Amino acid sequence: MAVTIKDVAAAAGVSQSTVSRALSMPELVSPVTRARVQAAARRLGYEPNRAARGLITGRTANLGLVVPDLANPLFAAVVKGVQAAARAADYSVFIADTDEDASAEPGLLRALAKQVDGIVLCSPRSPDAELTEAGTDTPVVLMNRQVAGYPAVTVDNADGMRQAVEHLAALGHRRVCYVAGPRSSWSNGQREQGLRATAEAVGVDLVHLGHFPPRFDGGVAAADLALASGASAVVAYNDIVALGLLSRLGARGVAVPDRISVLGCDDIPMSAMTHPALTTVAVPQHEAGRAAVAMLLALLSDAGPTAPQRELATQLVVRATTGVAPDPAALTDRRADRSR
Amino acid sequence: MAVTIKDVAAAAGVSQSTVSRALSMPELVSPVTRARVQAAARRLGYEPNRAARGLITGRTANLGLVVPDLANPLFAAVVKGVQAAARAADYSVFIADTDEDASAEPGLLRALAKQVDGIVLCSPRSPDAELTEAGTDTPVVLMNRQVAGYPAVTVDNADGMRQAVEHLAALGHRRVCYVAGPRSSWSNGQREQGLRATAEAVGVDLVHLGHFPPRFDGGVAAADLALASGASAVVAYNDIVALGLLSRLGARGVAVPDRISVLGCDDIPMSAMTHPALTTVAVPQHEAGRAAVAMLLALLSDAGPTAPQRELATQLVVRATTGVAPDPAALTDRRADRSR
DNA sequence: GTGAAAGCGCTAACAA
DNA sequence: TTGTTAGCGCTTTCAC
Repeated sequence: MAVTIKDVAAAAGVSQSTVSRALSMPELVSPVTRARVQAAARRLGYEPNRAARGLITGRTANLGLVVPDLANPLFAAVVKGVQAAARAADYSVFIADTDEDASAEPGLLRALAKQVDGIVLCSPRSPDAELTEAGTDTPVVLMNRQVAGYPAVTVDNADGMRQAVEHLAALGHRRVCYVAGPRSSWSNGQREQGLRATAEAVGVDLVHLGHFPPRFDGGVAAADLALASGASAVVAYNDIVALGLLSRLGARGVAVPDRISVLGCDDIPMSAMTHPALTTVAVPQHEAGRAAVAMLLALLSDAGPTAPQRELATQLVVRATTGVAPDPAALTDRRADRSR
Repeated sequence: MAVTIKDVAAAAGVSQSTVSRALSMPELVSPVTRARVQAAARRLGYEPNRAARGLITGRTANLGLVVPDLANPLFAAVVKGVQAAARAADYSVFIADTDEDASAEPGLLRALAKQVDGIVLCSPRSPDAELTEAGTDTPVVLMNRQVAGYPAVTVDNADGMRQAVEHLAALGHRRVCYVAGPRSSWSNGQREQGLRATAEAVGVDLVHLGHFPPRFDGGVAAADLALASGASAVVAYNDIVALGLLSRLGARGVAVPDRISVLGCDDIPMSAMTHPALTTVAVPQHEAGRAAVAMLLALLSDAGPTAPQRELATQLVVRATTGVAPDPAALTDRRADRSR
């Protein structure tokens, strides 16, 4: 059996309550006994039993994190951020991977809610209804998504797209196509909106393609359409899709960025490893994870605003897949060739 | 407050003990009361408080998982496997990411040990000593590594390398170089050994390069050396390194597999997404995660063998980066050119 | 087959 | 400042 508070009390010659106080609220106990208790605790290697403590305080010192897919590097970054912040605050974190199965979510949420003080919910696509339905009294912070009445941390997707379009416009692109992600994705909606607004503002034609699954094969499937759209640049819903695009374009012998520029979103590690390296919009998921935990912790102590919101900045990262727009004449010729 | 066993007892008109029994050991209670209790429990949405239960049973129904880096797709697969198996057995899992910092491990392990029934430890590089030092009485299962006296699940690295070398030999390669991973990595040791044995058996020259960090830039750094080694094929410690190799080779305009073949290990998702797609040795990390949990659970119930071992098969996946060996004369010429 | 009571390890009133 | 007591929600003897 592990060493309990009783053992420490006996060793230090004080009562259990004194041990408890000496360790949790040291200022309430005289310096001399405090020292004696702490020495005994250290000597015996005492660590309070969190379950027992939780039973009485109602706090578990655990946080829950729900992600759709741990194998997705984007969510891996979130997890690391959440972990780091949680550990710093002496919280442990339960992670639940829904395997992209939104229907499993309510059950998971309910199960989690019992054993944690708060939950970070990263479920880009499950319908809002499920959230409220699952309605536990455990505080929940949403990631990458806003639902009325819920605290959330998001990134400024629209501004990221603004940077992207302005970058392309500055390179002379006049016709840009967007390979859309899932219709139900909140981020996708934000991105479309930012794209549309900026395209109009800078006088760029925007061609909307999709929706495509947010995966490599989604990009593969979209590549030929993008090429045929007459656009000289394509913005993908995310980096994985952009990678698929690049792959198919490469297989067809289409030069990137000479013939067509490609731009992703998220800045997953892989983006810097392709050849040519992918220009993309970095979304600070690690920081977002940390912010979500901070928000949760704040919610747990003082209530503060009922549903705080935090939006993090995005940042264009220019690499090698975007370049000066090709001569429109050359493009037109090509298309003419093709239609012959 | 959540609904407790007391509420259910009141609702069903029985004692707490009967509720407890009806739910945990249904055969000990009469069918009619059992039904009544279960109905009440369901109606009230009762879920037992795991902490309270754990306090008395000594079981937490939690498992711990320590990985060096969640952003590494290999470990992501492990996590998913562990999760799946744990959830099936109604266990939750705490995940701790050491951020590749082996020195943080003992502390993490101790902290984890308090709140879980068993730990899956995935720490390829930390010295054996730390393990035994951390020596908790919580059962630990090692992944991808064997240490005397510890249960472990591993993959057959050596056999994977056998398949790799035989594949290359069959393609006519006579000189193969290995870009080694970290010296302290158990897997790397196994791979080197398998490589050496098979190379000798099939009459292939083996050139040992490295050790390199098991990252993309490790591969980038190794590429020129590999090319200069006179080998017509290069086997990388893992896929990420192979990707780095591919990148640098591509930047230098070296044709893969025409000039040189490249072979990775692990079969991470990215391997299928490169162009050309990477030939690699698949290691079943998802299954390994599940196996580790199964082992842990077995350890928890009946003791069984003190330190069970389980080794999973690896499987060569042939894609596009390995091809017929170039004419040796061509290679020689090239090198002659260069030395001029 | 069921209930009463004890107690897991801890903290929080309440006394002293 | 410290000790005593009660009790968190649950399981498990031990009676009945």
